[in-house]
Amino acid sequence: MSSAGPGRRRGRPASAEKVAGEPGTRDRILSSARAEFAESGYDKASVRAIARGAGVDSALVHHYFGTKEQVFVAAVEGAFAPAMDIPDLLSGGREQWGEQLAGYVLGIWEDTVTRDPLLAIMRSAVANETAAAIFRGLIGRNLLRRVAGNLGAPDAELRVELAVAQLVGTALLRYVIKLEPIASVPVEELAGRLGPVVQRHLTG
Amino acid sequence: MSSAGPGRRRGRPASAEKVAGEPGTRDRILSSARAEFAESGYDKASVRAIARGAGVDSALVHHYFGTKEQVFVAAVEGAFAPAMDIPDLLSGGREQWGEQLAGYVLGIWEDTVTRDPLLAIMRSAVANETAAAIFRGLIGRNLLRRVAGNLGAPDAELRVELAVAQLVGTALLRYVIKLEPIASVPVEELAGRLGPVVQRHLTG
DNA sequence: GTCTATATCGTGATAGAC
DNA sequence: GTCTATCACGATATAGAC
Repeated sequence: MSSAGPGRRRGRPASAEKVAGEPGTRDRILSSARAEFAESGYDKASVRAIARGAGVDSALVHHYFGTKEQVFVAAVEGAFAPAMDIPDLLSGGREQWGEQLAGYVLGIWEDTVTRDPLLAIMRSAVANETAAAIFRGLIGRNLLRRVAGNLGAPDAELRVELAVAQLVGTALLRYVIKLEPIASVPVEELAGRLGPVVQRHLTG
Repeated sequence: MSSAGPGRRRGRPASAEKVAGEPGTRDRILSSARAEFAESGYDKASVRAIARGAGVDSALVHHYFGTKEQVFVAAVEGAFAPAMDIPDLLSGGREQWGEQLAGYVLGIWEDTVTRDPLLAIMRSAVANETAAAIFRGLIGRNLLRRVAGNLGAPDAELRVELAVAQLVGTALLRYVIKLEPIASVPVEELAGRLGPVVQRHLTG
């Protein structure tokens, strides 16, 4: 998981100490990888296509990240650190948690920036155990621990997961399967209907 | 989609009119295909592995069904005709529809016979458009038309799909992602919690 | 840093022997 | 009916030139 770390590294950061020149190529690869994994899922997405999308050779992708799995981890899991690290989830009163949680999840799905990593996880986790583990880790760290901890009930974790099931299922039908009419209904309409249901799961 | 149909076919069914001897080989292939598609999803599952599971050669699989996609359709979509064709869905009163629908969906997921085709569809529909179309067709034909028709509300379809989202999301976390504790909780516990929520979606 | 070339493997599908 | 042999292709990954 650690990237480099050459042990001893002190003093003035020289202009080219080890690997200096990366004029955005690495980021372009990561961006292309996110798009590919989002569209095709882990197994179907190819390193060649990722490289093509970044305008480089496939060997260069391996040069930067190693295996395809490491590309996936770098591209997808890394993108969640900022997205999931929201400070004020469940800031309001207890009776607003449902509305807040539903609105937050729908929000990151509607945002075109955070949608790609979510699609990538979703499309990959169902057929690839590594991606499934990442998925479990994301929900565990970001929702179970944080939300269930505030509930203070013996069945808190199950409550949160049933709420997550509603939200993930909605995202699946709307953004992945594209089932009508749920795929086209305004997000405010969805939020209005899901808020109370999530609330019921959490505190009902 | 039609299988054979040699036009004129009358009189006594001769012992070997066209293709007579299929001593279960075809069924063994279908069974193996269901298992493979359930475990790996459409893209990851290979015709060779399906053939191996049936104890035959991969060429024979093509001989029977044609393309891999036709194997998938035959193995998965066909298995839903009996499973989905239940006669008494929504037989009780309006206030029991939630409980009935939740119990029915959880039931076919718990049944080890019907679970494999469901897993196959689930694992395949998220990354493969053909499988997604089958998934949409299944929900559309078996749930939207039948359940929404009984609701008699202008937003009936959206109501049903939100209920389906809850149930599909639960199945995803429990049977595919295997997220704890929802993966291990008794099914009766789940049914008790999901029934009222589904009811709320439908008639709330 | 970036790419060329290649090794190695697995895939879906088909032709044709038996 | 079932299998052998093979084609054509794309995959991941690596070695090494520049």
